[in-house]
Amino acid sequence: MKTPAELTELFRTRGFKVTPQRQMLFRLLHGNDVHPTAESLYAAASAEMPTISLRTVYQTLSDLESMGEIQQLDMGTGSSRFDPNTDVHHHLVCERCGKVRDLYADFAISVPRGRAQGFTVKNAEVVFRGLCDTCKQGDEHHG
Amino acid sequence: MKTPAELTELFRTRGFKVTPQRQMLFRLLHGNDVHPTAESLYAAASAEMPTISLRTVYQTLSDLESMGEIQQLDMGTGSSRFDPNTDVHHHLVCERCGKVRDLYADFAISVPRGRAQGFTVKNAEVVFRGLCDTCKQGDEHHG
DNA sequence: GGCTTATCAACAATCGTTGTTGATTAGCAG
DNA sequence: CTGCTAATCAACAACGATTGTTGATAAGCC
Ligand SMILES: [Mn+2]
Ligand SMILES: [Mn+2]
Ligand SMILES: [Zn+2]
Ligand SMILES: [Zn+2]
Repeated sequence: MKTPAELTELFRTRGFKVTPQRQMLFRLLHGNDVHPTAESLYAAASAEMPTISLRTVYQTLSDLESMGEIQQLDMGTGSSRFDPNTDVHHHLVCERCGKVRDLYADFAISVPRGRAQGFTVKNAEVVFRGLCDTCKQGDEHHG
Repeated sequence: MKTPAELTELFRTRGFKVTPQRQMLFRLLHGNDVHPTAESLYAAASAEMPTISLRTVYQTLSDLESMGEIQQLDMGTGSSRFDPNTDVHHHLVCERCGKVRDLYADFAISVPRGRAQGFTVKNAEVVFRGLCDTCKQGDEHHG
């Protein structure tokens, strides 16, 4: 993801105004690797700016996504996750608590010849599902 | 997935009654590889049994899932897909129309040593995203 | 046959998300 | 600095998918 300064430039270039709300979200997202939900970003933003609205958070995330600066992930954990990392990478997902962690690896996966069934494939993502350390420990007690 | 006859047996064994609604869903799901939504199954079921309710479809799908006879997939296409195929396999997903197709291949993917970040991984799914043939053709006209 | 479960219609409610409106604020080009 | 315009706000409504509820009716199965 671009730095807050770069995003500021980009927004100005595109005719979007650079408001304190947007700048805060630029900061909250930069280097953020926990794949936050809109709600969790709203909570973090509210701590610094109590009057910010959830609607504005959603709106800014949508703007960033359509500019290709973040990606929206649906891991089946109830709500969308927002990922400022737009590079090719994969994910570990906890089936219990919904935690999502990055996994960088080049698995060199591609659809075997003749098996694409007419699809033009753009990318391949691997999702590893299981339990995170925290949830695993909870399990051992109730084994 | 088990055959309708096997599911009938399983349901009886577990004390679930074998109703015409449930039997119809067993049939509609058996060998079904289009990853139907609850709504589409409801539509198909309604054609044969106009009085069946959407509620009953959801309920039976939920029962089958907790018995491990089908799996529920969330591909980020708005609604859940139900997959009677519980073997390890992967998917091609059309970003435009939401079509989901099976892909059988052994990619032999695993989390590289020391990178699991505390996760105990149970399985790995690969999702290939792109455009299906139908949606691809629509694109070419609007270059 | 009778107990128990399933199903039904008909709703209400949930959750995450998007739309709307009208008033207020404020970014930024000139 | 000023004015145009976009952004934000609060306060809702609405959405779509899914689940819950209720009370009545039907039907599976021992
Ligand atoms: Mn990521
Ligand atoms: Mn499948
Ligand atoms: Zn966890
Ligand atoms: Zn398509």
